[in-house]
Amino acid sequence: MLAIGTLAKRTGTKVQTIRYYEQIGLMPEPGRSEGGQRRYGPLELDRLAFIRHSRQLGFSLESIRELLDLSDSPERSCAQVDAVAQKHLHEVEARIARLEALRVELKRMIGECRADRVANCRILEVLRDHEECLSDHDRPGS
Amino acid sequence: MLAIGTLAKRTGTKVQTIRYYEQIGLMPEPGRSEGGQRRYGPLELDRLAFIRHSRQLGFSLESIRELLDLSDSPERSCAQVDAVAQKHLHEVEARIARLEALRVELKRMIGECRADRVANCRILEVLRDHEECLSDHDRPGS
DNA sequence: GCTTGAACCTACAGTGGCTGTAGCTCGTAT
DNA sequence: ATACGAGCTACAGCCACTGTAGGTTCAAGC
Repeated sequence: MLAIGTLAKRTGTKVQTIRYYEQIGLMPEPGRSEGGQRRYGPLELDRLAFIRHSRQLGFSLESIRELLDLSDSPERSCAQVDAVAQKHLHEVEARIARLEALRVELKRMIGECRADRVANCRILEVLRDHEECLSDHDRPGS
Repeated sequence: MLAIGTLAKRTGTKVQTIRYYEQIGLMPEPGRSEGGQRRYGPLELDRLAFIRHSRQLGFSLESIRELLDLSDSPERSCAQVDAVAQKHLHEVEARIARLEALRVELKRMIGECRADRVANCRILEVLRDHEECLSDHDRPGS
């Protein structure tokens, strides 16, 4: 039986985070010592490891909840598991695309500035003036 | 003189967001109509446009505050402006790198799964078992 | 001038995923 | 017996908003 601090160290989690997971129902309420301290077994260790690993892969706690539920019914088709993972992959790809566009525009903006004083700084000019921006968020017809 | 809703439309901002910016001191307290409603002039319009445009480029409100302060002293060197923008660019690049690594691992995981039932699902196996993961398990997150 | 209803007002709660703090109690080594 | 690290609960704070409730003001149409 592990104390919460030991479980935390084993899984690379903070103690407060484990209690938070319990609070939102992602981790079960564990047994307690006589004095009221949480005590964990191997099942809880596995579950927390699953959660942390999924978090490292960027899954939301909501998705992780779903994956945990699915893994409790081994006879079901794994299409749903696949769907959750695919959806997440698409979201990651969308975020990459957005950040890439951002990166290009930032680089362009920074590269254009040859001024030495704020009064002529290209960076501030670009930020001030929407027309100088390549993105078309509020141009007519976009 | 513009009402808050008009300002919101002009800048692509939500009304609540404008009030939020005022609350945290990013936008000044504007004049009021006789009945107590906010009324904005062209200066405020420009300032909000600057803020929104900077947000679109991913700058934090803290950085935007700094940029706004800097742009108020036109005689100063624009090195600091440059530094703020460079720092942000590096952060964006770091996030892209992390997401790219994530994408690769997700793809690999999804691509490996040939099972049809949850019991044999590779995706869940990878999530369960740290050893199958290429990434270091306890580096700082996000 | 009066009525309507959209737009405005304040104040506060909620989002996600934790993190930190205050002020206690518990467990264990010496 | 005592010290002290580790645990406990309860709550506030982070970022950048977003949404809600319940009331007031403004402008257009009659």
